[in-house]
Amino acid sequence: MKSPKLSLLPRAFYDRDPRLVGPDLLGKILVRRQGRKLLTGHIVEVEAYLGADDPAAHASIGRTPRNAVLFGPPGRAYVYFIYGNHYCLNVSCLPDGVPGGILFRALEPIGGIEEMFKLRGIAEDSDLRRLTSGPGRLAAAFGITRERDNGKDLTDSRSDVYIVDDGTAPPQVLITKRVGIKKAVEMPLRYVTAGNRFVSRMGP
DNA sequence: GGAGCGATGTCCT
DNA sequence: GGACATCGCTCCG
Repeated sequence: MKSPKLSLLPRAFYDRDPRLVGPDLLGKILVRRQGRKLLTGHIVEVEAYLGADDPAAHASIGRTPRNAVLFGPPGRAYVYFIYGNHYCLNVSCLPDGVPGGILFRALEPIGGIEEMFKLRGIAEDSDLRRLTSGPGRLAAAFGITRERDNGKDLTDSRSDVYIVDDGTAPPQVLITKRVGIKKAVEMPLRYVTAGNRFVSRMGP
């Protein structure tokens, strides 16, 4: 087997409408440097969040201290704490001053799986699908917190969190309604790798 | 295997 | 004071 050629996704990749960035992120690899370990996973499910026209988006209320990263330059990590329990990872899109982002909802684990189980605090013989399927779960498995990671540049491999392309063919993309929200529930802004077993839940 | 629900911090009104 | 881009547990079928 040939070793795949990895390339860092450049800032221009994220300097676009989230509705274009979202589907293009499927199949790319989220990388986390955790001590000497490298944690990696294929992105298999994301959701787009827009600006003023998207009532479900954090950015819809305008710029606040919490959501400032969404209004900043593209390619930065926006991490927020939700329901008193969980962190969620997003990446900012569109140019500086224009809000928008992508929420990472599920990964297919590739490397560093033992370490992910440790960070999640679950037994290593648990179902692999429980490891990184869901935004709170994948953030925990990758050790992502607001304090540590909010605002980090995901286009810089000197960061300890970044995203690469391994050159494999883009997957077939399924578009559905977003899940877990109460506003703008009809907007088709969820992008899923068709047929992948690691998505947080099937169909719309 | 799915509906119901409590836990629990942070931010905005 | 209430909303919240969640998770895991219980209970029921």
